[in-house]
Amino acid sequence: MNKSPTELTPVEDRTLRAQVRRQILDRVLGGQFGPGARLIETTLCTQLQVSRAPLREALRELVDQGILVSEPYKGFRVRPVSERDLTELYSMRTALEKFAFTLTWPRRTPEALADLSTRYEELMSIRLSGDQAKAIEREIAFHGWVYETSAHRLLQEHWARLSYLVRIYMSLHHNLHGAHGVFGEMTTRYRDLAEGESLEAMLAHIDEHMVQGFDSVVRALA
Amino acid sequence: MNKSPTELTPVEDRTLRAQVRRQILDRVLGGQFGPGARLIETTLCTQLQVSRAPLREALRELVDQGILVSEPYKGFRVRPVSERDLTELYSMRTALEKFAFTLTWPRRTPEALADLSTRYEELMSIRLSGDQAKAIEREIAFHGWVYETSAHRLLQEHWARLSYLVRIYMSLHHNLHGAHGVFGEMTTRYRDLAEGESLEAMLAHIDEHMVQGFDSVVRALA
DNA sequence: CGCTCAAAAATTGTCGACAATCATACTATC
DNA sequence: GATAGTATGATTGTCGACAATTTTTGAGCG
Repeated sequence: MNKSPTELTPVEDRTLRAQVRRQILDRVLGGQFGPGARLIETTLCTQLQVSRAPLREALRELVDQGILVSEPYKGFRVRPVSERDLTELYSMRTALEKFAFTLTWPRRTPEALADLSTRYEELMSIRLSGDQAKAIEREIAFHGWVYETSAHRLLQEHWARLSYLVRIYMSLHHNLHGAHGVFGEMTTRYRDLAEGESLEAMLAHIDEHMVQGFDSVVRALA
Repeated sequence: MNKSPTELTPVEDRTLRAQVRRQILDRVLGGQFGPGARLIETTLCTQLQVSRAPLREALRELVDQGILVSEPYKGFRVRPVSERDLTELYSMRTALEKFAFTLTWPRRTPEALADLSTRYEELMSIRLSGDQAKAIEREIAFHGWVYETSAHRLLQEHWARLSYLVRIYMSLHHNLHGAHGVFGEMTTRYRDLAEGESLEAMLAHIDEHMVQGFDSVVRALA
């Protein structure tokens, strides 16, 4: 899946709207804009040096992605988070990821498995380095493997939405404590099972994996 | 769940944006704007008598809901549909609805089951009347019961997105043929199982139910 | 006829200003 | 002192015009 360095990649963020969206998204995922924080349009406009039209459209796109919420004449806020939200997020992830694995199971070509190993190695190496922002990205990329391999576009769309919420919780977790939600042994076992022969064992592990990740985050937020 | 007639309900569509969104949505779900159809902003503006700012924001909200797609400098289109999309939609529905039922199973109070019966009756009565637009709404409302009863807000959000696509396919199906995708006996069995004691039988039936609905729509579109 | 290129038209992206609404502080009245 | 009402400021909603990009048109040439 990774492109080689020399390969040309399409220019991204061609519109101001896209650039604005990226910057706001980075701030939210980075924790500068915490859950519930209100976003004042005029303030953002002066900071970003754009007019309100592209800004507002960018904010609406982020609402679509579940990052922000908006109310007429009240403005935009970063999506508030609660323990209930977290519970729902993890149970939803569990359901979707089990579905994804049943689809992916017969599609695990040698190339696909090599791709998974690459993501695993990249995740493990960055965890040692301490760059938390990158670590979160790779955590998402690691778990994204099964969705991409499933070749189910609609499922990928729904995972994309969930993954943003996961990012928010992870960065929140990190800003409160230094460490990570899921431990190395769990991740290793996840990969080993994904390469193995028993789909049932994999599905059972996902339940475990999620519960552990959930507990870890809840404990950190409490 | 239904409000009594005298009960006050919040004023809706306070902004032009909301009104525009509703009108476009109705046109898409009604089939006037078919899948893949391009939406020209200036044309819509003159028809709706609004400026482009609220129109564009409304369109972006519809993109968020999965009704439209957009590309920079290329504009908005109604989400194209293919047989693959339909396959994905039904498999996704199956996965989510099974998840929803496992959550709902211990929450089936007498009130909840009465609510389901009401929706069932309303669906059956409207099917005879021939009002197809309402029939689709009630079909969605009938299937929405399990999501609402699950008390899982995130799951409800994802169902909401899926339900719009289901509506599109149903109206497409109706515009090509007169009849409906799912037959009465299937719906009756669905309700009976939902009131019964075996969760496993319910889950198995969902697979069947979806496959039949899928086949029916595919055959109609082919 | 088919292709390349350039000009024109159509369409989307962005801007700055004004109108409508909400939030706050203050006054008046009981 | 508490409460209703009012004025003020802050913020979001909407508009019309202009800039940037894409699509269409058509002339020129092999």
